[in-house]
Amino acid sequence: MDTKTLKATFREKASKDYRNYFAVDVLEEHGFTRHHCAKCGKYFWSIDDREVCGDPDCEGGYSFIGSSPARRMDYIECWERFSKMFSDRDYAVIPRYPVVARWRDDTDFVQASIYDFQPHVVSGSVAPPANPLVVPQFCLRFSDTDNVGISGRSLTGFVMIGQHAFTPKTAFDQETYFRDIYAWLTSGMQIPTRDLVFHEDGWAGGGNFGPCMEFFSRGVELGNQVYILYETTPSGARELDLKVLDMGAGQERFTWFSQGTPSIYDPVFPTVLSHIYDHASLDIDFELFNAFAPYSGRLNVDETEDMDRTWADIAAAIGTDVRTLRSAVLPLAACYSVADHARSLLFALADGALPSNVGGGYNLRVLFRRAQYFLDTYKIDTTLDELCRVHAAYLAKEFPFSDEALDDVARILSVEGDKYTATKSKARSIVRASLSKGALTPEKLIEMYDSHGVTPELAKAEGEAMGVVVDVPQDFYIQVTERHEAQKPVGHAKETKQYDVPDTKLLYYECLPQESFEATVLATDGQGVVLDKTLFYPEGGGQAYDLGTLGGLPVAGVHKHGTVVVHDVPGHAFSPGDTVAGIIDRGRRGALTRHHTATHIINAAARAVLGNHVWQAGAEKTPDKARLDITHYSSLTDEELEEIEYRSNSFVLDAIPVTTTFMGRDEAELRYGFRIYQGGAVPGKVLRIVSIGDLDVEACGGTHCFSTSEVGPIKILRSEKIQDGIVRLEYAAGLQAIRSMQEDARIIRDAASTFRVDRGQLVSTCERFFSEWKRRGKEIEDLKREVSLVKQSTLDTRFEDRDGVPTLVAMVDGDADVLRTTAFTLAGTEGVVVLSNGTLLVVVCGQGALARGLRATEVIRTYGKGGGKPDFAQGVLTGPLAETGV
RNA sequence: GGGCUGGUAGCGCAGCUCGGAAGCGCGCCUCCUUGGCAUGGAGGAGGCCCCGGGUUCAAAUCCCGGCCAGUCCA
Repeated sequence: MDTKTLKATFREKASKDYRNYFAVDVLEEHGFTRHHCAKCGKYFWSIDDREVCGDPDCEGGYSFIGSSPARRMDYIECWERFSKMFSDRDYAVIPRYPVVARWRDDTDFVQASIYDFQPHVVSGSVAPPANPLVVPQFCLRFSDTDNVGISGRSLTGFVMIGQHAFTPKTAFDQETYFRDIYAWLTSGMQIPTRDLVFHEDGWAGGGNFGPCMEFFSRGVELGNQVYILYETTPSGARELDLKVLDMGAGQERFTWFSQGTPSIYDPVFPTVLSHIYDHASLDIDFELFNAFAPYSGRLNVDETEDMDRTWADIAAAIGTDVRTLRSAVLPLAACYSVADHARSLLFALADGALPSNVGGGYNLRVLFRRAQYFLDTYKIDTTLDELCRVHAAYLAKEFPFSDEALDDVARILSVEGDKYTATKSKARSIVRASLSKGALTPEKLIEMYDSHGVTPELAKAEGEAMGVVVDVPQDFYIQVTERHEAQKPVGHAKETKQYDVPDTKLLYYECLPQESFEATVLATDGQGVVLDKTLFYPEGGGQAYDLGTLGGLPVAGVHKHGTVVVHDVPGHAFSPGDTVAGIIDRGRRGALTRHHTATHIINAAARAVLGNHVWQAGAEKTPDKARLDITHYSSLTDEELEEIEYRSNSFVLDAIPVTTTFMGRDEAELRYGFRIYQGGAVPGKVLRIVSIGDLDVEACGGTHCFSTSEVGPIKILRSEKIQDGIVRLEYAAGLQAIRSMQEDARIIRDAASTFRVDRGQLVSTCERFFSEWKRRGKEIEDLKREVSLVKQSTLDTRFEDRDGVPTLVAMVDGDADVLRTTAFTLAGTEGVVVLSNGTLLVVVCGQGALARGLRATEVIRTYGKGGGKPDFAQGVLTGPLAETGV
């Protein structure tokens, strides 16, 4: 059963037995009665008798604009009041989580407050940070980007106020949770009860489901309280051991509703918008915009089929023409978009995300370019950096941003701005080149957009500048989408074998320096051997597996299947119950261990040198070398690499202790923050925390040195940008670093001895040799030309007349260049010249010969194979050349 | 993660369909014009046509593989 059907089925069930599923007592206590919506068929609760529920579709739009029934609140005040009220009601108020969801591997950005607690808290494997709690969670959603500014309520970034509880099934107190949100609506926001409507609904997601209660006022949904009570199993629905309250409501919605302004943006971004208005010379017709506002919801890019038609309808409805309406709405919509996008970028970049051409970073690039386009188009004289700072100042009480974070944001924005400028000027020259060849077809326009980011607006503007009209198809973006629809990615899931044995005890954590152990065989599976405990490190966390012997036989590989370690021992004959002795290869383990600790050191050094936006984006440690991929916005300069290498080695010399401790996920996050998730999402409720003093703290399962001094020298081997926003560093530590240095030294020594100079003179000698080599190349060219001159003088007497055409057929020493030049000069304007050096063959026909119908391409075939143009052909000699003349 | 486009002189690009002498503009160097500069004129230097295979007498050009960059979409 899919999510949608599950939700609908459950809604039906819950509505039949609604007393069991909803906090009906609270509603009845306050005089609410149950009704059936004549339009959508849902059940809802209200004070008055109503025909339809409070959904905007059923009620026919918003009716709070200009006359809000609630107490007026400003944006920050909204959270202050909400958190105060819930704190008084025994909810813990916790700070927001980063909007970059590094603790999850299924999403780039947090899209709802419950994301903070998925999957481990919701599944019950990890304790929540507090219970119950409220959190102001900044979220990003990009699906509605095109509607921002236009629809009056769309945002890419918003704060979802979350009210959450995670309790055993017996302690789940749905009535109290509902009472609390009810109190917020009626006494916090002071919405009269007559203006409130509650919907009964069902919710389903991620294999779980339950009832939910949505609350509306004056045609707008204010929030939704979901009660996650059940899970789907093969044998049907099962009550969850841990029941979860998931209430989410937009801080922006609350504020907007309380002020009843035409659109959501002015109450949410007061300081930023006034900054924008101050720096733009826009003559905004607010009156016309206000008249437009109630209809704005109809301009939804995703749902509206004919946008032009809709614009015309709205213009007619408010008694104006489309041009006037658009010129009133679009500049203001641009201001709103800029404000929204700047804030989304502020949070995302401050939390360490980078704009990129792949992955979630692309969404950020789109936001940046869309915002910058509006700033340019409407000549708003400010920068995104400045706007981020104004946002940060306004948000400080609810979301403090450090000066360092703002400086990081500024740097990233500046690099991104350079990339945008470069792309735009490139796009312009592509349009110009294309236009000079002819008109732009719709196909060409789409191709230019797809391949080069040339927007139709830019093509149009560039065309105008050249005096050419560029026709952009009405359904341009739809055609772009269709072009991409045919392609679908194919994913394949990794298979994990299940072993029905107890977890393998991991000796390598407790007995690091040890190299041998004894263990009991629990199970075998072909080459695979499962023991009760092991010293062998299985492949994981980017670290290669250990090698060694088990019962005297070589171990070929070690892998982790869930909580069980499987050793590949080809040709073994062990049976369950056998006791076997294991010995690991200390040399290999030592190198891997040094490389793993070196990786954490390099990571810390890169962060120190490049900035706080640096995160690990992947890593691999082998015995010979290691590599670390970090997030960074440009390639590294040689100076930066030297600095990272230098710092890394100074951390080694500082002999900083490396400590590992196991602690609960909740405690680790609380103490160290989300920096611990460098390697990505880590499963389990207990994390192994590896700290290098206060330099670096990560959740990590690898083997590590006890002190940075054991790592030995660290040498960076190379670095490359593997994709936009990600740089790869390769390095070696310990003896492997020494080997690499020796190799470099040998290359220099060998090169110096080849040139027979001292190594100090090597570079200047190379330069001298290189320029000398090029000079000689030129000299050879000149000599060839001279040689061909000499040939001419001996050959030009040997022409013979063939049917009135002076013809020369001769063998000549020299390469293709000599042959060609000689032939051309000798042929002059009249004759035919056939030259060969024994292998190569060239034929030149002068004007006179051409006039008599001779063709070089035909002449050459009497002597060999080849072809070319009428006046010149080349190829190879296939037989002997019968020379003319002497 | 997938698609598309590009890689030719220091920089910006043409040539690639249809294989046959590696080009244009800017910049650079020398000389002339000038009291000096700007400008103008004449001449010149500067290329592993991204890399590796293949096809062919012949590849910047066609085919396959890779690398790098850009871009669009999830």
